[in-house]
Amino acid sequence: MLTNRQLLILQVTVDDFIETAQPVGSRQLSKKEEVPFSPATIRNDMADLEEMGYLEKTHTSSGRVPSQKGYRYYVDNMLTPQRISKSEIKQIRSIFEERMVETEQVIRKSAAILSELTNYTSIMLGLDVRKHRVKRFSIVPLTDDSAVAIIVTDSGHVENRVFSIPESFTASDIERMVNLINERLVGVHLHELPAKLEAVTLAVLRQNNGRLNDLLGSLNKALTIEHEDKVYYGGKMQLLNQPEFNDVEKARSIMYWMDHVNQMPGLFHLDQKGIQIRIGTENNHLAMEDCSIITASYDIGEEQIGSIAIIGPTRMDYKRVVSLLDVMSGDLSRELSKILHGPHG
Amino acid sequence: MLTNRQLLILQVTVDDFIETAQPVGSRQLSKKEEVPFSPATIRNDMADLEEMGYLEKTHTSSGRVPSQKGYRYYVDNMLTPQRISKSEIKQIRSIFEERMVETEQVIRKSAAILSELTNYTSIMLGLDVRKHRVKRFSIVPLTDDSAVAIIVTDSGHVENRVFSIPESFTASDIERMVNLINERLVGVHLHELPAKLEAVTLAVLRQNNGRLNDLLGSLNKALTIEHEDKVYYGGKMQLLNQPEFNDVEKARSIMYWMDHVNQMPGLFHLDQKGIQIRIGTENNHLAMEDCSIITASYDIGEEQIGSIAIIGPTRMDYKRVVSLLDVMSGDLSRELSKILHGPHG
DNA sequence: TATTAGCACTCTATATGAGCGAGTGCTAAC
DNA sequence: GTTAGCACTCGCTCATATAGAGTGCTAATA
Repeated sequence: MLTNRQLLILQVTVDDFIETAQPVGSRQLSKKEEVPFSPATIRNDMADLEEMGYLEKTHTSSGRVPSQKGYRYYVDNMLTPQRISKSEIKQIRSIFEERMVETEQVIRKSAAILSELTNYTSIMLGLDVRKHRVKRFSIVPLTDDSAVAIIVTDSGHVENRVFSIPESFTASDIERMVNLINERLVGVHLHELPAKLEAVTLAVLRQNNGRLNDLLGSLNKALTIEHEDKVYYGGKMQLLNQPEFNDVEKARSIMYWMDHVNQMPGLFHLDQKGIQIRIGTENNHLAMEDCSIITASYDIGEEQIGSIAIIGPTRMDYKRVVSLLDVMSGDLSRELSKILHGPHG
Repeated sequence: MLTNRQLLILQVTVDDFIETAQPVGSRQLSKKEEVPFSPATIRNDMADLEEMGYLEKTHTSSGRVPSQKGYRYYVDNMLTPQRISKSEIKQIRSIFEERMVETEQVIRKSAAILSELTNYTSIMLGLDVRKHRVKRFSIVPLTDDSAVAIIVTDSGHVENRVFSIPESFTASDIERMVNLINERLVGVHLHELPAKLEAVTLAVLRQNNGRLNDLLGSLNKALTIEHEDKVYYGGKMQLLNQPEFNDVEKARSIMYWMDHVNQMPGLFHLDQKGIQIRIGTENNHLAMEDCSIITASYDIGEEQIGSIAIIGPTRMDYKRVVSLLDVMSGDLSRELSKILHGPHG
């Protein structure tokens, strides 16, 4: 559909705008050596590109700016991966040099470095807690009628909840229950725990029947772990450095968005592998309509999938970010697997 | 030093500016019925007040604005407590109606309501974890050479850290150690734990001597709990609604401050009781020079002190905020004590 | 003597218009 | 098919004019 020259002009226009944040005009383009055409020729092609929806004008006599469709086309067809310099790769690898034992630590540091290398805001989604498996369960009584339930998962993560205990239960009842769980429910996914808990305990603790339901109810309620992803940011304020957000209204709505993403359902599609790019309104959120989010998934072992993302203006440096995320997600998969499955596994 | 009329004018000026955010002029003031003087008279007094440093002009022919010294005087001498309406008190009490068992929950909800009632940003400092006491200690092995240490405190809080175990230690070594701690170190403050740990275990686990130091070292490092206060916000973005922050630079530095307060040492003086007001530069931080922070302490039992605070523009409604914080801190002291010491204690 | 009216002055905010520059679209020439 | 040329449009900047709010000072007033 597009002529070669139009392709060239679209690409150079997007590249230039990404770099300068200024609408790009025909004269300016014709000065570049990659574009050996006169301004008039360029104008004609730009007019065509505008008609087809790839470019836009901010006002009648301004230069052109890529439209969302333009970015989409650029991203889908013109993304030549950029080489990441050795020093940058070294910087990424440095995350894993000091032996760290906690995934959270690794994730935090990754977020920081990613943001430093891109000058955009980075987001790391913590692993979905519900996919972890029970390794050890225990209950510690607090007062006469309340206790805290503690679950250690295979990944070393610890979840804890306070719940209330009906009066008729004694310490030894509780102990029996804990033993039961440790015998039978190790290896169960956290999100399955409440259901299984009921099945297992009902069969055995029958004698306390009347009150058992109360206990189970209260415990299940406490143990029901919402799908509340933990979100780590790196360079949260970086976005505000971009000229497109020099406006308090926009700044606020973005900040607000960031503080509340984890409460918004389905903003990240964790189930998709590889690198995804969502541009402007593709993010399905008003606050994000001037932003693009590039997400890369990494996996740990076989099933657990985590995500890292960079959020920047639609005018972000896609080439570079995609390449960086690629390196980073590979390294993360490798290193987190090591941590979780031990140096020998 | 100040004549009665000057006092009146200062007060009315501050009140008016708090309300309107506009510099207040003499003519405007003379229209109010509390001020039965002509503009000329008011001008004279205002000029005096300016000379003494209580008022400022934004430019030569503008109205006056309270200076930091002016606010300070106002706050120290003119703060008549405001009556809190019954419906508002009811709203505050609603926090404690549904029986909540976790202090964190209570604190979160308090933050939200406080911000809603004031239209400013609220900050709740979580209790200083280091002052909690050990209730139960346990260690769960993760891999061959790492394990997670879990401490439940008397308040129901759970701390956990991953640490590494030298190879020569067996499961039963670890078990002995855990038992030892649960026998001897229950009731110890969290911040004293590392020191005491060493004293207790050295005496008993002597046989494993060479490696014990490694284990203790790694465990102590993990258990050393920094003074890192947990900070909960309510209405984090409220501040950006204030006209004085309609500027991305300021907005950013405030957001940044909020995200990093807990890493800045000594910004809250937890040891002081009662209500404190810090105005502008009294906060000792550039980002806060247009803000005031009003802090109220509450206590739980006898020694633990927590803080709630409201952060708003220096032009904030001191009367109202002070009164609200007063009610809130009282209620919090009462209710949190109940939770922590149980319904019968 | 303390207060007030009056007046000249200052500064901001807002609107208006001119001039410049960058850019466009169209047409005619190459 | 490409380019040169030209008229036109729009935004930006700068200067100027004007209105309005407020001040400081002086002289009149109670």
